[in-house]
Amino acid sequence: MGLLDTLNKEQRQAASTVEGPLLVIAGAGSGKTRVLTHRIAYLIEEMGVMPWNILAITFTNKAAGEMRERVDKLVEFGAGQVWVATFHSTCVRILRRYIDKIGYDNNFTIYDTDDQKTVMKAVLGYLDLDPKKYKERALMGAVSSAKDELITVEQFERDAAGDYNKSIQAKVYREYQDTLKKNNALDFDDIIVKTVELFRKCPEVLDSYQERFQYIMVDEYQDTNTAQFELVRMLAQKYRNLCVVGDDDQSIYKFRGANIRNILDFEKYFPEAASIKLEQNYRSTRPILDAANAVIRNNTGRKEKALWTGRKGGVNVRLCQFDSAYEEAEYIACNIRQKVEKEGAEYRECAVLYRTNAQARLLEERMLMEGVPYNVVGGTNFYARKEVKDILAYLKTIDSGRDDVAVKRIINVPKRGIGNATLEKAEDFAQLYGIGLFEALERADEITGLSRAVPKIRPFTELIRKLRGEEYRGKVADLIREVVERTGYEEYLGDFDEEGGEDRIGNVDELLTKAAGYEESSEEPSLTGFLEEVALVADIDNVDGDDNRVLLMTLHSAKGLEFSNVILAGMEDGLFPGYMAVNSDDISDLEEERRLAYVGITRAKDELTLTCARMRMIKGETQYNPVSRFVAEIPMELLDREFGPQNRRKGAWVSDDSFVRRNDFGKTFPGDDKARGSAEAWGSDGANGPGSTFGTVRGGSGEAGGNGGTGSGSGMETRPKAIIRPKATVKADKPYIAKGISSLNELAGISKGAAYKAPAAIDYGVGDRVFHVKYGEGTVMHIDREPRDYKVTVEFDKAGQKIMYASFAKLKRV
DNA sequence: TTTTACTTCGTTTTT
DNA sequence: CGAAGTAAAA
Repeated sequence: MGLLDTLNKEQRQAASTVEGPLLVIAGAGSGKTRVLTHRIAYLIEEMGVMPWNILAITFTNKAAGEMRERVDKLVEFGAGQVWVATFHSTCVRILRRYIDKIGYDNNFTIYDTDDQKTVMKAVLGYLDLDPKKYKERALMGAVSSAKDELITVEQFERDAAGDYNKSIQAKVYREYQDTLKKNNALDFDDIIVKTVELFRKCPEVLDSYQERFQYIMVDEYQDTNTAQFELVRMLAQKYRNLCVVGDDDQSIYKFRGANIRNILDFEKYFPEAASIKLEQNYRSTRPILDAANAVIRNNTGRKEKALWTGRKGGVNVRLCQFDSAYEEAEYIACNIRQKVEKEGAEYRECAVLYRTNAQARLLEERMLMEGVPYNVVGGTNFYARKEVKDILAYLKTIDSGRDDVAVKRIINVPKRGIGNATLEKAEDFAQLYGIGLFEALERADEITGLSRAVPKIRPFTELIRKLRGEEYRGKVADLIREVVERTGYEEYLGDFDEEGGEDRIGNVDELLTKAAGYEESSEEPSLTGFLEEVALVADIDNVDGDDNRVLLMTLHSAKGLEFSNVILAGMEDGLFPGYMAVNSDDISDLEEERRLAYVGITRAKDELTLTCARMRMIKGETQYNPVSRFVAEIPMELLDREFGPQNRRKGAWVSDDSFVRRNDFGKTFPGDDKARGSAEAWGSDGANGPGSTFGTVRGGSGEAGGNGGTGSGSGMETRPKAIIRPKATVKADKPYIAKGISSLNELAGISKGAAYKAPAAIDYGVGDRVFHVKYGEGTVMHIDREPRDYKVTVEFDKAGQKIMYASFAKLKRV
């Protein structure tokens, strides 16, 4: 059987064990996707399983896409019938069909974090809770984790009995959920939870899916939460052909409800389960792998495994410490450029990984200055940008009209002179009659005290009604164009664009492109379908390996990827591991950070560089943090300290005796004693200067910071409460970068955003007569060339002078 | 109703 | 340091 010939023994076993539950512990780079795809192929080609009886679940669309592609290549016929999708899109597809059985409309909308926040704010107002005392963020967290654990409102209320705080949360939970229901909306958690609810309430629906999905595979299983586990368990219950693949050492989504017990206890839930370990790594060199192993070894309660590689040679892990984060960024940018220019590396083979998104800014600035092409992954999701969300809110309103959050968002955007007073009256009316906000607005003339606002409201409701017309069905791009056009959205944005520098118009333009792309790729394009697709994409999904750029992203985003050259930036205690984890009294928080470090290290194929800075601005204050404890967990013989030439030239390099002076954490941090051995190798304490100060520098009085001498290493279990917010701030001495660069785009010229496209050609010039759909004929007065578009000034015969963007205006020469 | 100036507060991490 | 929210003014 040739199909599995290219696999090693364990992989082959995993791919061919198809009956019954199977747990595959797949170490980093051990070829798990290979196993999964071959397993699917094996099921179809060797076992005669029908492709549509196979379900493969991933976490990101990107992973799903890649898997689909690889299955396509592997399987001769029918690969397209295999259901490969993310948890969320799988559930949405099911719910679109059956959610009416549990009391929602099938054209429900999906709320993102931003919408959730809006709802939560409204809930706080409604329940008359002091927003100072009850942070919506915290409450959202409480609600979300309840859902992750499949705890219903009723259950939550029962559990809360007697606990004041909990019962407040229970009230909030109930109100929040009611609001969502009223808006016919689901949040991300609901998508899973409601599917489970559906299956529980409608056995016949569950049964039909059990029949459909006779062979189930779950990727990244270590990141599943309780709700997702339950979902999978129910689906697999009948045939029990469930294969889960994951790596407990790469479980990094606890904050999102991931339950590491799902993978650690899999054999408890499925006693008859077979279990296979994949330990051969095909990705990294020895030193990198050894470093990864050395770090992760310090975690407790993991499934013991040791990665090994057949690869020969390899260079040590590089470690560079800098005085400031600016120098760190400079080094990184120069280092990469040098690699490309002198060593023939490719930008696309390099990635800079960091703990927090905030770190991206500095790196980005430097990349621009050094002319290194890059892409930042993550941060604010494209679809979360204001202008994009505005347009989407219009689309949502056109699509369903039951989503009050969307209506509220756009009712006065662009400005229509409809303010709070008007809105409140309309809302009261809506509540009184039990109708949606939009319907209330349509009946504005019935609302007492609104007569004056009616003429302002009318154009809005008319517009929506018109765009709901049959002729726009499925024409998403046209709809967007119409919305932009008829609301004067481009002019509205134009005002912002003048000073801001953020290319908002460009973003709207890009949304238009995405809509057009959707219409093309979808079999039966619909507005609902587009909104759904858009709601469920992550930033990482759009990463395109084809463009030759350095990738900047968080460690979380990097999971599942690999690069020849990896730089882990900001290896500092307090940053990575983050201060939350450092100060937590729950060891598992620190262990999660360590897993993150493990993920980061194992992304590297050939070269790994760790960098850190002694001084760094965080939230407007300068912090002096020691080198990350994870660095100290890497044996010395695997590390090379290195300084780039730029460093030397600028006098930025650090003299040997102040270099990487570690404090003796080992002893003072409970539960972390294993780290100690190697930490001591870094030499004892006693250095001078800020670099050796533990934690944050505190200006002024040294009450808690008085522990400065820190690592005396004596047996005292005095863990300094150091890494907490200092009150006073030490100003950084002059930043490297003149603050004069008004926007990154300006500097970028070419390198911002993936899709830099030249503006489409226009066939008219200054002085020409042109025709516009809405304004009629006019004369072109002026044309400004902008990076993404032409800005055209037209003197219309009837409508007067207008400034518009060529791509939207669709002017025709007459 | 809209704009502006001032205060407060925070970030891990994201489907 | 910024974003975001609030109070006050226009």
